[in-house]
Amino acid sequence: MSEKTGDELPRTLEVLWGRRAGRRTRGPAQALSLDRIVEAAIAIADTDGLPALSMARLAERLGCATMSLYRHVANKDELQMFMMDAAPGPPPDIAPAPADWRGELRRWAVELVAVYHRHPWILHLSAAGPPPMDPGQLAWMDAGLRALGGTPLRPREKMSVLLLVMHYVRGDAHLSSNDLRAAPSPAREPSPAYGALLARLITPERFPALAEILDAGVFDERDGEGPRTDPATHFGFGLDRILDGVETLVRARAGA
Amino acid sequence: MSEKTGDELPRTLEVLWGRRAGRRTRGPAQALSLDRIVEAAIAIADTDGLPALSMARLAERLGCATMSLYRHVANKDELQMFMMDAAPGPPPDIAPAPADWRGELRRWAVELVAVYHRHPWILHLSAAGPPPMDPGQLAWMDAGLRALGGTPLRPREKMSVLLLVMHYVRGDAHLSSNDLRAAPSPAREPSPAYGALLARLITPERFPALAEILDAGVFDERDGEGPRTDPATHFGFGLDRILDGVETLVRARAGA
DNA sequence: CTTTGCTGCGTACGTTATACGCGGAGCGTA
DNA sequence: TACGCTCCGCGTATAACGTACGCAGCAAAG
Repeated sequence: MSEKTGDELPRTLEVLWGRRAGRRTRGPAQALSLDRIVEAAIAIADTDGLPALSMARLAERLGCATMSLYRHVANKDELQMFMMDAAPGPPPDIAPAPADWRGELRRWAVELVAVYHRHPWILHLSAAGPPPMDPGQLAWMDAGLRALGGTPLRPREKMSVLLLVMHYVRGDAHLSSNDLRAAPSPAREPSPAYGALLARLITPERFPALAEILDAGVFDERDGEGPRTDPATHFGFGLDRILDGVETLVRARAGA
Repeated sequence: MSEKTGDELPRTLEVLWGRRAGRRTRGPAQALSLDRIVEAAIAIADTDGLPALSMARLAERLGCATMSLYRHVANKDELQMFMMDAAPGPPPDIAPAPADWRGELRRWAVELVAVYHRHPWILHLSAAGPPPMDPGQLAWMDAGLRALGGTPLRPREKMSVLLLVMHYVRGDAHLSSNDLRAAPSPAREPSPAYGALLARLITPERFPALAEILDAGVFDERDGEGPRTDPATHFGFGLDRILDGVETLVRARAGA
């Protein structure tokens, strides 16, 4: 409709990247705006969980009719892409090629896990959709890559390292968001503390290694209360292992 | 109803762990069985994707009425837990304390990624539910922990290392399952190869680090065709970084 | 034989996303 | 000033979904 240049972007991306802004002059002033819709949707997902986010509930919260939303959003999938773009906020400021790449990458990871902690639903959404193509998430990737800017790694390796850290952050955030609270789960049991349940199911004959872990009380610990920067937490420990492995390669490259 | 010992397990877990087997004597021989249901559900999710798995479709495939399923399965969530228990199959055989912990852990990771490749829907399901409590998934965790059995790591550290590897495997499997095929996505565009799309959106001024990666052609590569054991793939590279980091700690512990 | 408990299943309901089309509001132009 | 075009908000309707409820029949227990 708009342009027939042959290589038109999907509508969603055009909106996401700002080409599509103001050109509504004809009709009545719009009472709804895309920003208000996305903001409200994020608020619902934050407080009541992702399953509670329906178009009807969203409209109710905004004081409009359900179908009014579809004037600003093509469908629910598109709305969710907008949510994922807006929710993370700006990434930490990282210099293009910092001397302390390890410290900067660590800082980036810690702030990213905080994002997932604030908006756990991002994990569920990005688990279902295509790889990120919105400026919000790409800005985070760019910041993470900047931390590696000064290292002698090849571009492909930088990307692999960043994905490695991202995967770990996401995995840990997912686990801890399910551990600490039984929030977004409808009609879940009072949850007798994972470890206690496992203790009643696992027999040393069948799962010897797990039984050993359980006996050591690993699952009883209430991890995640202290700051996640702490290397003593599960998260900090794993992150340091990753950084150690990357540092090994960086040093080998720098020495050669 | 059955037992009032005070500490009764959730029904789902009782079925999952085998306590609940045969005690149907009264009625007619059951034409449906839990195993058949779960098997058919897995088949649907494998071929047509998770969104295509509805109770109605499942019943149609089994040649029974929709509501008949509920005689064997409490609800859809429970069915999905059964699916996640059955789909992975048995983990690789790993000795209790292998000398080559690194090789064994690597083998475990490679086989696990193959599981996720075969059943991509496991990623979506486990992203929504509680931490795994079924014997199927716990057997995998036990096998992974066995690989670390001979190392001087503390129990808590073993668990952290295993989670680290699991998170990475899941993350990579998720990415590659979305990359290679546009399968479970309804009405997705022909997908002009992620990298090509990014190239039209990313400007070096706004995303300098990403632009550099893109210029290097990192996203153009058709990764994932070769065997995932290959250290040259994204997956193999990241996995080796992890193992390097763990090895650093193992050596430090052994030397001290 | 009667009773009891389990099977499969038909019906019905509430919730979901969303296709379609109407009425009205305001700006551009005549 | 008046017309018309365009865009907004919304009411209605539909198809698919998960599943609560209760009935009919069959087989073993009494």
